Amino acid sequence: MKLTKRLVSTRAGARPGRQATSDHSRDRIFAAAAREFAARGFAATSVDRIAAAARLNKAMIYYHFKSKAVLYREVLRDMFDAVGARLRGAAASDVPPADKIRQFVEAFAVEAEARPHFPPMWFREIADGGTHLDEATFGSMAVALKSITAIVDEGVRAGAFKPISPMLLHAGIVAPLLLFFASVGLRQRIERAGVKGPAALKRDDVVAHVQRVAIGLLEGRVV
Amino acid sequence: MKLTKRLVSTRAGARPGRQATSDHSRDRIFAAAAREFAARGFAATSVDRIAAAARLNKAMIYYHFKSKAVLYREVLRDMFDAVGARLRGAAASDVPPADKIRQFVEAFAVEAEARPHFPPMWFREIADGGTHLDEATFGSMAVALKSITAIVDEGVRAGAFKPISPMLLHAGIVAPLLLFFASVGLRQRIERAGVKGPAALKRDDVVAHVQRVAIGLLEGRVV
DNA sequence: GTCTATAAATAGATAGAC
DNA sequence: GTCTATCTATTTATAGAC
Repeated sequence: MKLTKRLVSTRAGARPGRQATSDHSRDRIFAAAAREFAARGFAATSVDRIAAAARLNKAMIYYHFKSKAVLYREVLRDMFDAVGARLRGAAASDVPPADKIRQFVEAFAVEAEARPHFPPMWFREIADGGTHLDEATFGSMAVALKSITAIVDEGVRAGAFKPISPMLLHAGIVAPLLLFFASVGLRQRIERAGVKGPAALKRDDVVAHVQRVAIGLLEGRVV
Repeated sequence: MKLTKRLVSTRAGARPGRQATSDHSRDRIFAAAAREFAARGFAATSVDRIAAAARLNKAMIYYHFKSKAVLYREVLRDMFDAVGARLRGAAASDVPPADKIRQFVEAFAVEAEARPHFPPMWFREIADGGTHLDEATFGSMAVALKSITAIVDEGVRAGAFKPISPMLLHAGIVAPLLLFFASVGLRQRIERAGVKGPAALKRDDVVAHVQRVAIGLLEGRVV
């Protein structure tokens, strides 16, 4: 569990000169918090529960983080930074626009697998209406939209794409991916309740499908 | 604020012979609870807050509902029942398969507008992995998928549709719609933070876009 | 760095007057 | 039906020993 811990912790006022053992317990807390916050949400997750999941006691959490709210925001920021960086990378790579779209979709999936807490936490923040987010985080959250807009513009200038709405394209890409990754647990439960289909859905099929729809749209085959 | 209250309340053990005034306060509580649960989630919403939003006191909530959890489940059930009924209606109407798809998308949007708490609450339940839902609710939640499957099958038999995966089609329809309606507040905030686009997205454009993509897919124009 | 014990605040639920 | 006051459990956060 590597994450962008070091980057985040220096930024959020952690102790720079601490030992390896501390880092270890800090990592365990961070990882446990990400899992629990994703599964239950901020309010429903008690500090005691995070401590138990990290196989530590509550006091250790307050030793590493100022408060539950700060811990939550650090998990959020790590996530938005990492996702933003990867998506930006896909949009900035040196390939034709259509391949950039494909890379964007793949990058989103890769990130959702590296940080399984990301899709559910993103869902929760959307439902919250961004009430607890600062302006900087809005910027990180908007990277997906900006990257897609840049790719569309480039493709249109090159004559490869029709000028479709970046917002609609964004919704058609990001929403199905978020839903697929955020709903792993629910789909298994629904399948166990007797509904055929949900649990069998495969990651690669979803990625390929979203890529095809996006390209089809951009190349004017859907209309 | 009508909702399917009567249907729900009889089912969940309310008092059948109560007066009009009671119905009124019960309705206010139900509506306030739906708003607050949608905006903050179950754990973050205190009973006091619901009472204040309903302009009543806490004791009145326990007069009408056995517990906070029961109140939450009634809001959920009302929502799943209503959405399920409307989607089933779209799938069962007497029009060609392609129009059924269009009606399905429109019905989803109409329901999201009649019950603005539905998209955010659905998002939260997905993130929760359906941990607090019973098997009956899984069934209601799966109505969307079943309806889409039925429409696809009918279209394929009639030779109008390609046999594409109902799960992928479902994701491509439901996910963008849920995201659009659940993100009203967030999109306004992001726009105010300086990102152009999110707040200007129009309901009719989203509906039309999702309809076109779905039909394009089913008629084999995307590939 | 890590722990146990505890203070202080909050929130779900009920009692009982009107 | 509606209210105020309160009981009780939970939870955030800290104190202080090791």
